[in-house]
Amino acid sequence: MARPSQAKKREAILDAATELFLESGYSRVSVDAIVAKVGGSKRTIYAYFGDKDGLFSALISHLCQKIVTPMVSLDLIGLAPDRALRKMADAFFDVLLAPNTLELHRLVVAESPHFPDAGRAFFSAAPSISYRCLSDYFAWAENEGLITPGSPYNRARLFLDSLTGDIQLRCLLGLVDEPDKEKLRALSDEAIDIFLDGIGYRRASLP
Amino acid sequence: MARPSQAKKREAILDAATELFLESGYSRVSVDAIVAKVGGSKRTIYAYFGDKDGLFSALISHLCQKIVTPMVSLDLIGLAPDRALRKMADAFFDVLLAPNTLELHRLVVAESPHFPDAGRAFFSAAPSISYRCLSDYFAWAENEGLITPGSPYNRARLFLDSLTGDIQLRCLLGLVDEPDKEKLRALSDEAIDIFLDGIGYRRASLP
DNA sequence: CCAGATTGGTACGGTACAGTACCGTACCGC
DNA sequence: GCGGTACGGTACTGTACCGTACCAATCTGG
Repeated sequence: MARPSQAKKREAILDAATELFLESGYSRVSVDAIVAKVGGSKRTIYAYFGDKDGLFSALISHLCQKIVTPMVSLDLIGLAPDRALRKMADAFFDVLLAPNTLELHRLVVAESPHFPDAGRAFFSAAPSISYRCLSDYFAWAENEGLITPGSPYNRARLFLDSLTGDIQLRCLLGLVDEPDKEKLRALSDEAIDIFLDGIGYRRASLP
Repeated sequence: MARPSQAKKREAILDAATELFLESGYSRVSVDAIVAKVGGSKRTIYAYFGDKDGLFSALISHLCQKIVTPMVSLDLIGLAPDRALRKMADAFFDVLLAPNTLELHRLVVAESPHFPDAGRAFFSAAPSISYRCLSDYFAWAENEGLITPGSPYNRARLFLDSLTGDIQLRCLLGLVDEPDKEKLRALSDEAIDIFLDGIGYRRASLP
């Protein structure tokens, strides 16, 4: 039934549309522009996705799955809290501030009133996975007696959110071209210090 | 030169356009729709604002000034750290999660690539003022010996960002209709507890 | 009360876009 | 090799929209 070219064509359409939508937003990209980029004809796009909305929805869920892949393989269990938070912060920044993530974020936030499913898909992908990963770690660490008792999920939220707000917003608004690696490091160092004190962990020696 | 009706007309146009843009976004609102809402003719709008872009830009800076007014009068100096953070958290949530703020946020984030000035105006208004307010307090508190030394601005960012991320994003994405006051209270309580430990303040007695 | 400017209402020009129709062509299973 | 299906290319329809033009009504300052 499925010709080998079908899946590839569908993918090619999604890729081209993704690039355009991420760059310019939903309303500013015409179906003609997508056709001009991917080649072929409008007929094909409408055959695969029904209409422009359908293409957009398919594209968003496709992207949401794709962007968080570096996050799902992260395993913190067994690490000391300072090491775990450091590793988490680094991985988190890598995903959070990647150009594709920022553009997807902007796109989903902008269109979520008209595409509620896109909002749901994005949230369960982007922040939710990170929260859960760190939350699992905190549950383990608390069980090991490394940190004081407290809601693991709330702590994960607090920690990751404290890394997110300012720098992410400035990137989203185009006020920062390329985030300075050193400043990110300084920011996460401070967040880790405060947070470790707050959850009752004293690091053994020098970091 | 200025007829008394001129300023009022301008304001009325801005108000009507604001409501429509906040609700549906820039591209989905036509100038005709604004005219239909405010009355009058397109001629008037183009006389005042030049074109649709000009109207949008004027509207954004107008809104940015308006939204943060509850924040500028906040004075924390003299309070104990736990009280100050509590007061700050309450005022911050009130502004951050107000429907108008969320819609403005969504709008500015969406359009910032095409309206860089809007991004700048929003950032200097919305988060920047709160950061500075809390930062000033931390500087004072450190000087009074109430908390351990540390960069006041970074601490302000960390604390406010830890309150922001998750709940704000869920509201932006339409996953939460009305934020639950009790849950907000619980969230800020936990953030305050952790943060007070992290900056070396032990509260005197019961909160 | 009056000249002059501003506004309201409507219509219009030009353009861009979503979605469809049509036709020729290349590729598929058989 | 052959019939059927999907694809590429282009043209087309209907619509929506930005910005302007025109004219009558209204208001302003003197």
